[in-house]
Amino acid sequence: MVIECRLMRSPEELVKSFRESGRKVTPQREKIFQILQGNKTHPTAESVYAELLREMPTVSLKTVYQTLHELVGMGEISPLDLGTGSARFDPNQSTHHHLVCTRCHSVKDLYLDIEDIQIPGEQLEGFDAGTAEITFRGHCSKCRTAVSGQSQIAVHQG
Amino acid sequence: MVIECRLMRSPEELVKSFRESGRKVTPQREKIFQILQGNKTHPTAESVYAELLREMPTVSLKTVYQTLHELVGMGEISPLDLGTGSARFDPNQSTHHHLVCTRCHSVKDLYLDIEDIQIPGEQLEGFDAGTAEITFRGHCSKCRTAVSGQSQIAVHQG
DNA sequence: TGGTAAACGAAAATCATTGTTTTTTGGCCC
DNA sequence: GGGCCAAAAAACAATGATTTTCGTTTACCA
Ligand SMILES: [Mn+2]
Ligand SMILES: [Mn+2]
Ligand SMILES: [Zn+2]
Ligand SMILES: [Zn+2]
Repeated sequence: MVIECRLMRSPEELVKSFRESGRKVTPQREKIFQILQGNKTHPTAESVYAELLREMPTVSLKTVYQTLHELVGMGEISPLDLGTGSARFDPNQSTHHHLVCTRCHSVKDLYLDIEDIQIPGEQLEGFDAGTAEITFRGHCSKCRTAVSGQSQIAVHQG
Repeated sequence: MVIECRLMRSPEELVKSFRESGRKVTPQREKIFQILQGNKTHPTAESVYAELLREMPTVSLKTVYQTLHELVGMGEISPLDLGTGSARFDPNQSTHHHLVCTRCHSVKDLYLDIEDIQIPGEQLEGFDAGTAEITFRGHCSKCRTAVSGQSQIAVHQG
């Protein structure tokens, strides 16, 4: 299976790209680029905001949403609705799917080789299926331990 | 391919089941059962409410949410988050997937024979994948017509 | 036919997200 | 470096979906 890896560009490249497209580069935006770079946690706007607040105590949540939307518009990150309450943002632009823990809401990337999901034509009825997202729901290893041994003291492996 | 068909029980059976489990049966609830029976539109709480209002002008949206949650808890309907804004509820309890129109937000059931989606073990890392949901996004036949012929007068096939 | 827990309706609260308004600032010209 | 101006930030009000609160009504079992 060949996986083509397509990630959000580096903060430096994004700075360049923002300037080139007439967008302005602010310290807030640069810091958001850094928070997102290589981030595999599928953060929400709120969690990006929380991290940003540690260095910029006056930043507003609106600024975070605005920058995330810019990045989505530029194709640098993808918005995800995994049914965990708030929207999540994924700097991993490779074709991939997700494992969602129904207990702790953690999200893990999953690479599947399935160009071969065939929709029976008679069910399509003219529907033009562009993309297929597969979401697996279950329990992550931490939560599996916790659930099976609920009466015990929960010991989570780091 | 063998599809096992599992639908929400009939209003009469639900009345019985509610009583048996100590829940009370009210006219509001009975009407909600009827609205859901055989409903393939994947309604939102709001759309159930709208239909209910036509016969019970004083009913409250709270009552609708409460009853829908009861039914979810009893395994009679499934909550769906398809990224269309609000939660949807599905009385079709058969294993199935969905086609979602990104333009008009209509949702169509899709029966796929894929017990064979194999998650490569090395990616699982202890994750216990219970269910797999596949969501196809694209344009329904109506919207395909509308999109491709935007400058024309839209002619929707019924 | 009561008594009582459950359900109801109305309205306020909450959560995620977006809009509006005012102030500040980045990028550019001199 | 100083000035300009549109874009962005901040502050905060508003929205839509859902939940909570609370006083009133009702289903249903004795
Ligand atoms: Mn991902
Ligand atoms: Mn369905
Ligand atoms: Zn977990
Ligand atoms: Zn459509």
